[in-house]
Amino acid sequence: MSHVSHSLPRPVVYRLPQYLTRVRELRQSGVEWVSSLELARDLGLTSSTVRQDLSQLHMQGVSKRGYQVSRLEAILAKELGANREHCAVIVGAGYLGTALAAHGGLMEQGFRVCGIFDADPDLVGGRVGDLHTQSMETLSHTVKKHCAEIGIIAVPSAAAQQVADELVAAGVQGLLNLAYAQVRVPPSVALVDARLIANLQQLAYIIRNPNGGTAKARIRGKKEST
Amino acid sequence: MSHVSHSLPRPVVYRLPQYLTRVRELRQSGVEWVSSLELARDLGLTSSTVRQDLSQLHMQGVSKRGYQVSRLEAILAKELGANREHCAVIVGAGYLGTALAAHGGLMEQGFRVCGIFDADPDLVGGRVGDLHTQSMETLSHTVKKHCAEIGIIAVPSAAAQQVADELVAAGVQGLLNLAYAQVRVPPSVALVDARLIANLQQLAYIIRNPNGGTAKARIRGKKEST
DNA sequence: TAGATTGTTAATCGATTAACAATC
DNA sequence: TAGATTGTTAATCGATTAACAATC
Repeated sequence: MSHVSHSLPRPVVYRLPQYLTRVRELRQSGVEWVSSLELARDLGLTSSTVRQDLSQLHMQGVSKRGYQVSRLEAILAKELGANREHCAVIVGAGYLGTALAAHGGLMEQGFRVCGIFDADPDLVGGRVGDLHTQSMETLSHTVKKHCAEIGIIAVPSAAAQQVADELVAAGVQGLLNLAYAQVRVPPSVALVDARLIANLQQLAYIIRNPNGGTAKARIRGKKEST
Repeated sequence: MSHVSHSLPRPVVYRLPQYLTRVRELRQSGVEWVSSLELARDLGLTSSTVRQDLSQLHMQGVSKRGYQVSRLEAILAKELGANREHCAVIVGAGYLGTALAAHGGLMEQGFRVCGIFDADPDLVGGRVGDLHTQSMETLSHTVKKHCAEIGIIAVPSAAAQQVADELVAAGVQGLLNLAYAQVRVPPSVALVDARLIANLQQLAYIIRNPNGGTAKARIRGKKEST
């Protein structure tokens, strides 16, 4: 019944899925205990960071043995809500939107796509997996009917901000933005950017300027390597 | 001919595409000058951060007027390499891989997909845009022929690490990882994660724990709003 | 001129890392 | 027991913000 009282710092939240994927791998390969040092090596962190993070989750370890994999997985899954199902709508039935709707991985991790929408009348009615593309007029109704929490923006840059506004008006609580454009949302709405082209630009920059950024990046993979 | 001597801190690199998209919008709508305060408001930053960042790019402003939009755009584009063309290969010809290959936005921003690959023989030879899916055996040859700098991982989790290794072996200098799985690369190779499902998990966490994270996130959009 | 805005220094804030006593 | 590993405190590091003189 351990309960994390107050919300975790962003960098920790960012690492939670990393811990979870690794810990699942460990469990699947039959490993029962894992030390902070091992986790750190696997994820490119320091053992100190791992212990701090897990301590914030009230995950208790055992001297000389480390952390119990099954318990750690349970705590991480609970914290990330990986147990319950999340309902999402996708706006944009282009390549990216349909790819996501059809992506089996979403469902596997508890994200159910309960609607896909497009402003283009030619696309409306088209089949996407076991959904049909709906017109934007039906967005609000569908969000409410399914209590969709998450809106995914998969439209061209030019339309991104307007779609964000419509999703917010429809009542979703958080947005995943896949468009190149920056969008703004009211402070009450959560926003996570997965702006692929911006990511490519960052990557191109880092390639051209190696050794870049933080000391962390520079040293990555060298420290603590036993 | 201003030249940024040494590589910028990660957080700044992360903001560069944001500045660039906004500045392009401004130029397109005919705006000639923009102040640090305006940019800050548009992007949810403080004017102080904007001035610090632009100062690191050696972008000089003018008292009382701010920064010249056209000049700023040129400097940002140059710094991000948005002028030159970058060559990328995609591994994984599933929904996501083909969606990216067909995505016009990549080309628009200077990223040319010069090959798409899949381990599944049934997919090899299939048409994707104006490319044909190639077998993994041809990866290394294609990377070398086109001097591809970037490898995009668009395969299921289970295959992600191996694909990462193959891309590195083939000689790409940076990876964009779209798979849910964590991948590790040697320090000489750049890595940017766009792990969509992990992003959705983070989003779900933030939704359930509002006000979360950093003070910045909490205040976002409130400060400096005149 | 008066007022707005830059560029930069100094202060603050927060995250990461080091260090080490406690523990199994 | 001896040694490894946790949990936590303190130190370091780096990024953000505040403040303000310089400037147009």
